[in-house]
Amino acid sequence: MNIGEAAKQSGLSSKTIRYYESIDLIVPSARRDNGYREYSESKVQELIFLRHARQFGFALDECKQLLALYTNPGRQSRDVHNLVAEKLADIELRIAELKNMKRVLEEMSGQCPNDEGAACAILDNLARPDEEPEQ
Amino acid sequence: MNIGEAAKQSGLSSKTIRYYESIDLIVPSARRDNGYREYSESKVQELIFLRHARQFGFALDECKQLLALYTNPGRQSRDVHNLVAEKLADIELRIAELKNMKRVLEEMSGQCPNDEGAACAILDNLARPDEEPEQ
DNA sequence: ATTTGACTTTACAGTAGCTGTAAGGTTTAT
DNA sequence: ATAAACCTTACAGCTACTGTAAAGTCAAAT
Repeated sequence: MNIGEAAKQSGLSSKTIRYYESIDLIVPSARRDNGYREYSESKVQELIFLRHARQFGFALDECKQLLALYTNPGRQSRDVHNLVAEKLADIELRIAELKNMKRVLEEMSGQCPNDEGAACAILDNLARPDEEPEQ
Repeated sequence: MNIGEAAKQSGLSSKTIRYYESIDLIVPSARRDNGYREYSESKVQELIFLRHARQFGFALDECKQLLALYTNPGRQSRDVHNLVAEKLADIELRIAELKNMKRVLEEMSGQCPNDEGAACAILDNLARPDEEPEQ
């Protein structure tokens, strides 16, 4: 199938598929005489694989590693598990950071009059230097 | 003070400060005869303001809006409050997305043998097409 | 046979928010 | 005098794409 159909079936855009090829992530099964890219069913599966991995927050070089494991029958599931464990740690860290941002923003937000006046605790807080931890 | 000292006091790098200037976010108080940038205390406060706004997840154009409010005595605290409310909504959405990613990844992770064998539920799941919602 | 439209190709630029590097000028300390 | 530590500009590179342009190809309608 052509790239358009592969895009449709994989959920990636044609542009993204070409981009992935340009960074040596995935090549088409073949090229036709007219230069068109040709994708097999199994290549489409790999494209789907990549889309899913991206959706789970894996960076492209991590996706490359995962895909290499996927296509390698001699892989060890341990290696996959490890990559996922690292990603889970990432995600947990990001959640914690976001929760902290949320907490502080909400606190500041509650102190803001939220009216037509100029006084605003949010702006005051943003301009305030960090207090140094005294030692 | 020179850019190096302003960087030190604000917690931003000199490079970042120059970058912010290049995108018309904040200009130095003056230029010396030798071409060196000169920063006043109040400019440093604005730099700190920007660093904090960035830390709370505001994009640079949002930082620009916030800084404009900060430096405008005729502002209304309502406008600041609104910007923060939008950002809080953003943050909550991102937390929800991350939590969902975490939940599914953990589920897949639990199904992976995590051993020297090739069978791996994680890879199987990543390669599986999305099930279409039947109608 | 031709023309239209929907594909496909490549190449280059732009996005966000910086960071790195190069090549040079200035100031300060020894 | 010279070396180290500043400062300047300009350009490239990073991630993960998306947009645009110019051109070639293919299938269907006229």
